[in-house]
Amino acid sequence: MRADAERNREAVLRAAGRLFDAADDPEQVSMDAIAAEARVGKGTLFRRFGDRAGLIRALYEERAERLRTSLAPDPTRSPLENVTLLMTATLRFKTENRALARALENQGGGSPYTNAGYDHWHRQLAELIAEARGPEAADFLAHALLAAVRSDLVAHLDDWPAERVRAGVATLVASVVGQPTARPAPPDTADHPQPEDAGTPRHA
Amino acid sequence: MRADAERNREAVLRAAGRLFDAADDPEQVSMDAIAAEARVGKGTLFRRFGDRAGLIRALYEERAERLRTSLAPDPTRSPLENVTLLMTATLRFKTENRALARALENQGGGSPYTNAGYDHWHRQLAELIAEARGPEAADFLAHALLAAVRSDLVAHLDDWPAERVRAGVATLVASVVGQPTARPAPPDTADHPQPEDAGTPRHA
DNA sequence: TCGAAATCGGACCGTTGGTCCGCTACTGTA
DNA sequence: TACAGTAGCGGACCAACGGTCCGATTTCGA
Repeated sequence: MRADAERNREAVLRAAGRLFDAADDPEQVSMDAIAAEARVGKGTLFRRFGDRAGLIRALYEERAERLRTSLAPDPTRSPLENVTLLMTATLRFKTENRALARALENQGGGSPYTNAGYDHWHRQLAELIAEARGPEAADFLAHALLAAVRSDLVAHLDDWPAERVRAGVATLVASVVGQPTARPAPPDTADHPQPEDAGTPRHA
Repeated sequence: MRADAERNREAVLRAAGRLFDAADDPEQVSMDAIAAEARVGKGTLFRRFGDRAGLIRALYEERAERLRTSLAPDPTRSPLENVTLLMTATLRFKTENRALARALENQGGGSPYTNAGYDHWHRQLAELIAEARGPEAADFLAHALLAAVRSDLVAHLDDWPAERVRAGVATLVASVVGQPTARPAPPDTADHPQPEDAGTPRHA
């Protein structure tokens, strides 16, 4: 990659980041505006990132990388704790990157579900859920958890105190993943044996 | 309202309905196309419905009305049953009106949450949830349940057998709203006495 | 230093949602 | 039934957007 190419790529990403962060509605941020902010021709944007969705994805991935690496499930913690950690971090990320996340989820080429990142989180959650309450509906429940922190919902709850949203997520997680104790849960899982009617396998 | 106006209004709604039903991606359905299909000038569309979002909303409301009236909570059933019924019906509705629902949720003027219909379902769910497990996080949990049947998620799970999705929703509902019995729950309500202690409501 | 190749940039294009206004045809009245 | 007043029509028109293209420019190995 030629030097000017790399330089421009960086300039574009930073410019886009600035504009999305400043915008309320991601649709306000046009490709022309990004090009102008980056002091670069529009052709450069499209050559590098393919299309609008590609640029958004690239920027999002860049920011989400830190998250992903810091959130590998910790085997010394219970599934409930791991899921809570993961969901809380995601919630925070979505809050801090509102416009960008909305751009990714609502336009990034149709659905949020075609993005590379989604599969990663979904798989991780599904595994933890399966570990906690059996594989029964783990796949769907993982989707449901992720849906509960979709960026436009988070945006919609903007006027709630942050703590209230966080508590809501925690309650949801507790309900779905393990036996409730609405708060962060003591490390021992043996606490509330799960109802055992047939058909619902459980962890050892 | 003049006769021709009413006639055209109807023609537009029917045309739009046909086109959305036939489309995979709602963005494929342009206002020009709707006008042409309805054999009406584009001006007529915008005069009657304001903008694209308005037309979509009008069409959606029309179709959702049947749902709404048929889904008043039945006081002889438990909250769990009522919520399950409501969610299952919503799921089915979203499946049958995929493109239209996606149009409403992803573009209808930003977020799904600004639409009149949303509040209705949310309030109803929140009430039932509060009844079943206390008011604690009922509001958020209602949002979460609705998020789990968002049209693009439903579309994403298109290749799952319908029954698997339905079962997933049922499991989610059971986890969130009451004490699990992963399946449709027996008709007697004595089963789930309501939490009466203030503060940290839990099932008995 | 030089030349080929990679990269750039902005004029350009097609499509879209939305507006405008001269014309049409309904409807209440006599 | 004829008429006038007006609500309503329709499609030419506009601005803005995502995306393309190609002549000009820059980079960099030799």
